[in-house]
Amino acid sequence: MREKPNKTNKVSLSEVAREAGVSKMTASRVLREEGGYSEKTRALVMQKVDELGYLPNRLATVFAGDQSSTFVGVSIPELGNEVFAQVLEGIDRQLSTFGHQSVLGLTQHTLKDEEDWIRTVLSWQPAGLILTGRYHSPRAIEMLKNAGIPIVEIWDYNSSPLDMSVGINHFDSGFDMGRYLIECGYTRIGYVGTSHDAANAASSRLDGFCKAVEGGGGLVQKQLCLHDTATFYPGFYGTEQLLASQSGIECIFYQNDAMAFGGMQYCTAKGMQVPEDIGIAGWGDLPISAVLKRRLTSMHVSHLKLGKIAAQMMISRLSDEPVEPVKDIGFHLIPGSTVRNL
Amino acid sequence: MREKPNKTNKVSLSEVAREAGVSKMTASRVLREEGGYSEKTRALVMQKVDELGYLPNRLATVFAGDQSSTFVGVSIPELGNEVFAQVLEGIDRQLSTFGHQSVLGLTQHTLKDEEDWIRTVLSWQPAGLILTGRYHSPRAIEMLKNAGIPIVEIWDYNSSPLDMSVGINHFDSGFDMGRYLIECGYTRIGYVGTSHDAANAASSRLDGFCKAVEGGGGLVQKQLCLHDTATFYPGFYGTEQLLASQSGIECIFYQNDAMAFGGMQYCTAKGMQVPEDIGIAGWGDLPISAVLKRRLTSMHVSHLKLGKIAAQMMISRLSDEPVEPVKDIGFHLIPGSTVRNL
DNA sequence: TTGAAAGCGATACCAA
DNA sequence: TTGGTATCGCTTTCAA
Repeated sequence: MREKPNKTNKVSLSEVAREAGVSKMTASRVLREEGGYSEKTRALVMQKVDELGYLPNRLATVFAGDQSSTFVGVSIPELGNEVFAQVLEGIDRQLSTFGHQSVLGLTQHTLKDEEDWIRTVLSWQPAGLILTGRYHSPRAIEMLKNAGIPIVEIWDYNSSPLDMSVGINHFDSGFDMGRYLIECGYTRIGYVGTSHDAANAASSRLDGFCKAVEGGGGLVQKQLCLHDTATFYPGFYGTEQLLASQSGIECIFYQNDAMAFGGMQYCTAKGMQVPEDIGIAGWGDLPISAVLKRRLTSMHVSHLKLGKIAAQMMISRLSDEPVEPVKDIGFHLIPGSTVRNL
Repeated sequence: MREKPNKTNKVSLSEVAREAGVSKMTASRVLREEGGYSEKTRALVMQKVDELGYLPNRLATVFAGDQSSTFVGVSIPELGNEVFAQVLEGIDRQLSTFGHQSVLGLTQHTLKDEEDWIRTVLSWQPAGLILTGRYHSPRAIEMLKNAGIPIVEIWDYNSSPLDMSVGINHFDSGFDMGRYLIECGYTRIGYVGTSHDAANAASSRLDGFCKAVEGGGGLVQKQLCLHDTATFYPGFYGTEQLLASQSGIECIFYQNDAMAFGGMQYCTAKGMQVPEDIGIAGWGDLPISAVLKRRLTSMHVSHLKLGKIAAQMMISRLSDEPVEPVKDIGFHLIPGSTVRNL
């Protein structure tokens, strides 16, 4: 039975050095390919590394060297919403290409969860943080400012970010959708979404939407499904509630595509024709829309690209390259065929 | 300008202690709520913690205490596939409830990417690892065995896991689908999937499927879209290729629901009626299916639950609670209405 | 080209 | 109830 070399029972750098008959420092230099050692030494050290199956302890490296770590904290509201799953995929693919790792935080859209996660993740000395949304609790903001690491706020376009930001202008995207529906000849328009207890991207979209509709002589009737997630089923019963409480609704705009699909299902199940009897518009343009028989009227955003750009901003900043701190990646309207087009 | 207290420019425990006029140890005890200090001391230390905005450095804690970190490495093939996004959501929700963080690794279904990620993530001294799939490279297996930390392999039911495992028997799920289609009276059946260069869950499903179909007197015609992801569009053109190269196909089974939706779109675009002219079956039962007019014949798996159970196994093991090391969470067939039912 | 010693920020252990 | 000292694994710094 081999004697326990240390508490952790893992192979350490000193062990490798001892076996190779060199000092820790020499072994360390070889492993970092720093130069300043003979080829013979290098070969010897690497041989022992292989033999012993040595894996460096990056915790110690970061700790000792006052370098920042290679991991980046990434907060995302939820993954049940495909949109955010794609954003995360874009972020992680780009980060990992450059040797970084994502430490995930699912905030479930609450500032308190975000704050708690920020506190925890900061204690692990991350290289940087990527956060969804522009709103944070006061204590979170204080911690973020003190952390002294790069921060990218994504999703909402944000002209005065904590540090850097990439996203779209949600107000404008809602406005454009509102104007489009007005142009299509609708005036009595419904909105179905989830509760917006805090200011967030969806509520900005709704604000923009209302402004356009009301400015165009229309009326918006809102139906918020309190305390529910923005998925199919709330779209279904939110529509039921909306149509029960209001008559004469000609068209419904939903917080996102998933809710819109749920709503469309309710309408067709009740014998209404889309778009003849009622118009349906979503937001986000889920990939599946492209292969359904009737394309959903929606707003397209390149989620994967958004994630990649956010990660790239982080990487550039970490490499001290110049970075444009604020970026708007835009959106475009998908006319689809679920609203009638005059 | 305040003098730089240390290299990192962050507030350290010694600083808090100095300000409070106590020793590091006392401050440490207060912060860990270990007991063994007066209320007066506690209040004083906590006051300074607040004033200085002290955040502990968990790196140092792990390092000093020879505890493992609260990180759990989680490898997932991709997030573009909703199924895996849901699994990850289940994992992270459960882990974070118990104070753990997920360090993400997207392997894009390649063993090499998984191996590289394992090497990196192990260097962060994670508390444990959750890996998708039962197949790993030889070097990966060696590292995993040496790591001496809990490992949960998910997705494939695996009666002899490296450590623990939770998933379903993919062969059986394919078999059940094959038998069902035979029972529905189909004999000339197509399969559309992506390339299965390595053994994986999808190829197990196909094996089971073929066994059932051929055992039932049917024939399976395979169409693999090489080197593509299992999403809508490959489903679309894979179907085109299949139907062009073979006549008389009565029903098509797809690697997953996304491909099935793509295939169904191709069929209806070509004027075929589903299920009158051709049957369509998917796998995975995407949430959206439940709200489409015509429910897709598919196989249901509780992805979120799978993730939660995997995380719970990890947590139990980390708390030294007894754990059943292997778990089969099962599946059930959704008859749907995209295959004709005799 | 190589090595010895100090130190990163916390905790364990022992002493007071 | 409190504090001093050694220590974790590695890198930085300085000396040889």
